Parts: sequence; structure tokens; C-alpha cells
Amino acid sequence: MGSGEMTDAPMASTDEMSVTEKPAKSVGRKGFDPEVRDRVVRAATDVMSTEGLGAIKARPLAAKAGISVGSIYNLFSDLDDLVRLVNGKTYDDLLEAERAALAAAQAAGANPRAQMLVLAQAYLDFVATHQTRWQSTLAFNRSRTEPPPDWYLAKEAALFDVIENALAGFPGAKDETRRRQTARALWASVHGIVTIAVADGFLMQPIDDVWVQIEIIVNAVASSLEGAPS
Amino acid sequence: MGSGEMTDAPMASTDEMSVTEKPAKSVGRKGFDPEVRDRVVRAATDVMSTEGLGAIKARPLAAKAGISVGSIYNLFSDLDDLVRLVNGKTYDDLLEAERAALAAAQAAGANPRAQMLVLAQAYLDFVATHQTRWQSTLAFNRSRTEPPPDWYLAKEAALFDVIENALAGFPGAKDETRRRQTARALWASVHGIVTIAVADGFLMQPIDDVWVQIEIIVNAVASSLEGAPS
DNA sequence: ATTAAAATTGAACAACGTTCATAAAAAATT
DNA sequence: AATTTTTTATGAACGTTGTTCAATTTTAAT
Repeated sequence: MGSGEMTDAPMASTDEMSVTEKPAKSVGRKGFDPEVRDRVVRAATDVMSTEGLGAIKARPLAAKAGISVGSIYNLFSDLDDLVRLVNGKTYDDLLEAERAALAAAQAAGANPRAQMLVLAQAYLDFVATHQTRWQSTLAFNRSRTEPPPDWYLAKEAALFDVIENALAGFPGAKDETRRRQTARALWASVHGIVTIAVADGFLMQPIDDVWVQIEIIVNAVASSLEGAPS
Repeated sequence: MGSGEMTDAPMASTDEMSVTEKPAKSVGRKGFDPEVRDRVVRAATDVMSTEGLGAIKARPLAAKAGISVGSIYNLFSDLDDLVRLVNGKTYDDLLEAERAALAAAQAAGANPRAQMLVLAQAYLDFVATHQTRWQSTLAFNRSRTEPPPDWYLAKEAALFDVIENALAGFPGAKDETRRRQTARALWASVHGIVTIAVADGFLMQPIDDVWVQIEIIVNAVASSLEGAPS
């Protein structure tokens, strides 16, 4: 009985909501008490934010959430499943921060270059503020060999769309495929600068230096896009 | 046994050479047989290259190297120590590839922009060729919370110097601190693009797209440096 | 030969993720 | 209300992991 993959997607319904939404179902086994589920996810989030990924352990987590070890495996298929839920929320938070920053900049009439800088700034702020949690997310992603589920990838990808939105204001970014590539390139660059700077755990460079590096890249790309419309 | 083909002994002596060299001492306990040490490191490298970091386990590794579990802990303080040695070699290999690529480009009279592109190309090639091993290195770095030893950081940092060297040819990169920052920014960007592309395990984007993204960043920065000398 | 030091070993330990027979609780049925 | 059926919760138990260390073997020194 229980061994089968069970029906694949009962959650079909109408979820054409934004990527921001949770997977809702599809992850935990069946129905179960969503109140308890949330409590465990919150406990896990707390651990990820304070002690890091390495402290995510079945028994302490169960104790923290007031349930038994075995119950964790009723609620989630395994610890990875749980961690992915936490990370999903982290992606949501980051995405929201980025969207808010961009919206504010656009409302203030910032030009595309300034918008890009604001987005980068928001990312740097986010990583600095949620260092341990973000570090944990990246460590987790790197440690898994199996490809993540689609909803997880979608959340990662959603970040590119925000950049693309801001890029659309540049005269030199009218071609869509080109703009898409530029968005990815720019985001990956800022990501690389920030995460190398927090160099695998600790920020080994003063934050001002990190910002200088971000400016170098963003400004260079902005300049190249402010020229002739391609 | 009988795994002949070593004859690679004469590399242990007074070394005040470049960063390319091993830490020599300071890591393994005492003297111990360097021949056996090397055999274990080679076995670990092999595992890292084929099965990945997750397959680095004391007992299988001991079996593969023809020693007992306990002996591993005579030769290395722990598995992390061993993995760091493997990664050190990986950094050396990458550094050598970068230096060779740059030297060849410079010998061919390539301009600074072309040199930067060649360096990026070399990195992309390296990651594509040694995917599992590089992935393992990054995963390991992210998973450790303790800061790595100095010799380990030095190897990471040595890569920046190569970029800085190539950057020196630009008219707009005369100021040293500025050049240093630009080198870090550029390298981190290429790193970000490549490693996001191999997105945590599998290359999720065609390699041509990755190259397009690299060109976008490198060309933009190059253009900004070809202008007036700062 | 004897002794001292160094190096090797593998059984033993603690901690981990995960499972599963069993018990408790809830729902459904009579 | 009593009974059966289904669902949820439990923690002891299993298999693996990294690491240790008393005992042993090997090497060096006397």
C-alpha cells in the first residue's frame, strides 16, 4: 500500500498564482494537521537562521516542535523535504524584498541604472541581514546531487524576472532574448560578488568593498545598455 | 596492491615557492610515510572526481587505499583535513590552467579585453571538464562553518592575482586599489555566472548561453576600462 | 638480544537519518 | 452506544556515519 507514489497531483486546482505561493500540498504525505506542520517548519526556520543547516537534526527538531521523531517523517518525506520548505520561504522573502525595492525606486522615478543598483543593494542587505539562513540555503543547494523539484526551481528563477523588469527600461535592451541573458548575467554577477565576499561563511571583506565591486559591474553593464538601442 | 606507477617523489624539499605548493607540514600529524599519504590523497581525489563529496567516507576510503580506518586518522586530523588537501590540488590545477591560458594569450599579442575573455573561457572549460570535483570543492567550502586555514585561503586568493595581471593592460586600470577591486568583481562575476549555470549540480543552461552571459559582463567591464585612464 | 619508540589496527562509541511494529486517537459504521 | 475501521503518533531499533584508543605489530635504538 503505502509504498506507491500515490496520485501525482491532486493539487491541480487553479493555482495560477504567483511563484510566491507555497507548494501547499505535494510535499508532505497526506493531509495531517497543518498547524503542527507549520510549527515544525517554523522551528526548522529558526534553527536555520540561528545555528545553520548543520543543526537541522531530526531529534532536536522534534523536541523543539513538541512531537516525536517519527512524526517528522509523517509530516515530511525526509529532512531535505523540510529544509526545502524553509528555503522556499527564504526565496519568497528575498523576492519580496527585491520587488519592494524596485517598486519604491520606480515610484521615485529612478532611471534604469539606479534601479539596478537598488536591486543589488537590496540583495546585499538581505544577505547581510539573513546571513546564516541564506548561507544555509546555498549550502543545502550545493550539497544535493538530485535535481530539486520544479516549484523550487521556479522560486529561484523568479528572481531573474525582477531584474528583467528593471532592465526593460534601458534603450539597449529591447531584444527580449538579449535582455533575458543580460538579466541572468547581471544577477549571477551580483550573486557571485556577494557570496564570494561572505566567503563561504564569514564576510572576509568589508561591506564597503563589496559594494564597490557591485557598482563596478552594474555601472559597466548599465553604460553598455544606455548607448544605442540594439 | 601492486599498483605501481608512482615515481613521483622528488617534490618534497625546501619550498619557498609560489602559492602553488602544498602546505607540506602543519596538516598531517607527524612524519608518517608520505608514500601512503599520497596514496590516500589520490584515492580521495578519485572519489571526489567521480562520485562527489558525498562519497568521501572513512571506511571505503581506507579500503581503497589499502589501509585501516584508524590509519586515516593518523595521517590526517580528520576527513575535512583530507578533503582540503584534495581541494588544494584542485585550486592548483585551476590556477595553472588560468596562468597557461593567460600566458598563451599574451604571447599571441592579445589585447587586454581578449585576455580577460580567455581567462573566463579557461574557467568555464575547467568547470565543465572537472564538474564533479569542482562542485565538490564548492559544496565543501559552503558546508564548513569554521574558517579555512590560511594556506587554503591563499590558494583561493591567488586566482585574483592572475586577473589583476591581465587587467593591468587596460588604460583605465592604472590605480592599483581600483584594479584590485575590479579584478575581484570580474572574477566573482564569472564565477557566479558559471556556478549558477551549473546550477547546483547539473548544467541547466546550454553552455553557449553561459558563454553569452560571460561575454556580456566581460565586454561591458572591458569597455569601461578602455576609455580614459583614471 | 633487549628495550624503547613509532605506527597500525579494528573493535567500540556516540550521533545521525530513517523505518516500522505497535499504540493511541479519530472517524465511520452498525 | 458499541463496534469496527481508518488515520495519526510514537519511540525503540536498524544501518551508517566520523572518530577514538587500548592493544598490537613493526621499526628503531640501545
